[in-house]
Amino acid sequence: MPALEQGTSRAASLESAASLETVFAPVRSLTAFEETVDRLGTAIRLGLLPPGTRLPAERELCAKLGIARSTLRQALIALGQSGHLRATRGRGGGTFVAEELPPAAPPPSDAVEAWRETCDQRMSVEVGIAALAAERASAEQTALLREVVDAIESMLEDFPAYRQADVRFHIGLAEATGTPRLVTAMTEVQGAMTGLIDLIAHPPEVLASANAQHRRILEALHVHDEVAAAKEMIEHVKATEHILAGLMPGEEA
Amino acid sequence: MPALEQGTSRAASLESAASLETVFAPVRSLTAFEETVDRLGTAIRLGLLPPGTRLPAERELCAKLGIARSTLRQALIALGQSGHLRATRGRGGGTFVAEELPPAAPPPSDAVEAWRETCDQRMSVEVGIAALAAERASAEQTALLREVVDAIESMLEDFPAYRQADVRFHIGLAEATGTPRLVTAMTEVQGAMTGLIDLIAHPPEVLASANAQHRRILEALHVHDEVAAAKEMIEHVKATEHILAGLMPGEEA
DNA sequence: CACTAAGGACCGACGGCTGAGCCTTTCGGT
DNA sequence: ACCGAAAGGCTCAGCCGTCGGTCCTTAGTG
Repeated sequence: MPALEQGTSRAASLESAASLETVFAPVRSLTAFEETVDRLGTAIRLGLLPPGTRLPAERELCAKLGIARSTLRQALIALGQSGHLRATRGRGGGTFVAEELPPAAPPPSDAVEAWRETCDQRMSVEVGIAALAAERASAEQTALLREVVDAIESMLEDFPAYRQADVRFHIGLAEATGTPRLVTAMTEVQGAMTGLIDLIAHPPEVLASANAQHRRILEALHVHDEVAAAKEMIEHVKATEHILAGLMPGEEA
Repeated sequence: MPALEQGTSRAASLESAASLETVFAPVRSLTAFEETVDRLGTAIRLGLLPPGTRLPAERELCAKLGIARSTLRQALIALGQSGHLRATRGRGGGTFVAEELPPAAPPPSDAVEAWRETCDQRMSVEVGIAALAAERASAEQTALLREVVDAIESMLEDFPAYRQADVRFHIGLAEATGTPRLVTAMTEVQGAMTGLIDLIAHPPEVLASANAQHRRILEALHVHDEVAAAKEMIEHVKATEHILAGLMPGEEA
């Protein structure tokens, strides 16, 4: 019994059942509370909000986020209990990112199972962003990214520091496009990748090679060569994918 | 008075205020009802669900979508009132996509204002997908896409038909990656673009030129050349962007 | 004519989110 | 030493969307 019937056979050869599965896929939207925990937690874990950073006051932040203060507090309390935030009361107090972040929790097994999808999503986001960044990056932005790449050179032995600067580089590319939406997309994708990347070993040689790719991407930005930027980014993403492929469980069922 | 204070100045040169704005941007998640209307409405308008298509029975569909039947019905009723769906009762009845779709509603002015962001999002999604598709497309998938491109050749005078086949091509690329998430992303981005594309004129020469780009992308899939696919897709997206640029209001404030 | 598969309608319960008010702590200034 | 401002901490009533049942109506099929 077919789940769906075409009224006529028009354009039948152009239709595909695959895309219909996605049309009828579950719609599950996160609650405001969950989304807030997610956003702030990811920003902290990615180093976008470094330890010691003071968050805006609750009354101010809930306005920016467009949620009620009670809801925001639920999220802040959750992040406090998980060790990401500390709060101090009284005048001059506030909510601060913890100096000692909790160890990264291992990602849920279903997220690990879907690692290839996550890599695909990364490919889909990063390559286009690299092209746009190459088209638009200002001299200042390029210079800033060069500083990041240079700084990474001295972090090849310290993976957490490397990874944080790596995230800065990729988010910096998104910022160079001038489109906030893309910064958000990049942040999400980097957050999703972090859990996977943390699972595997990172010898300095691998990090050095990755940073060499960063440098080639940067070079493409410098001369505003979109195709070259895309090409190098494809290589960069595939490199990560290949490394993961060696250490992950078999393909998804 | 700074909204946010760094505890120390560590890594200050790597920090950027731009990305923080996105961290604290509003979190507004759609309700299940809204998201359902959106999903089904977009699928219908894009031609993914052609006129006359019978949707799965309500009791079945709400299970697939992971929502209650009452919620689904709200969405179906809304789409019925807007003329996208018709329902017939009794055994053998069901909910069908209307044979005569309502005229496309003009997009809200704020969506038009943000047209450049939408194009950027498209670039970000499409280029990576083109690269992945080039890596993975099977011979069957390539052949299917070729049929679409060939069929488009005879639609250069009929814009609605052209646009529908165009959407099939781009979604077909996403399907060729084998990652459902990317099909969803592509569907969303095509839905967002449709409103903009409808605003402007489309002489056959422009459509022919666009389809020539389709053909070059296809050629890259055929020989599994990811970089070429990305390159041609960049051109393709930029072409649309340039056409829009001529007819849109000035840059965003 | 009975059965069945479909849409159509209703309602009570629940949970998340809102908005507002009030308390407590701490610092700066007078 | 006091007061006021600025912050987090707490509570509660109410709204709205969602759930998940139950029952009705319609219309083909055997």
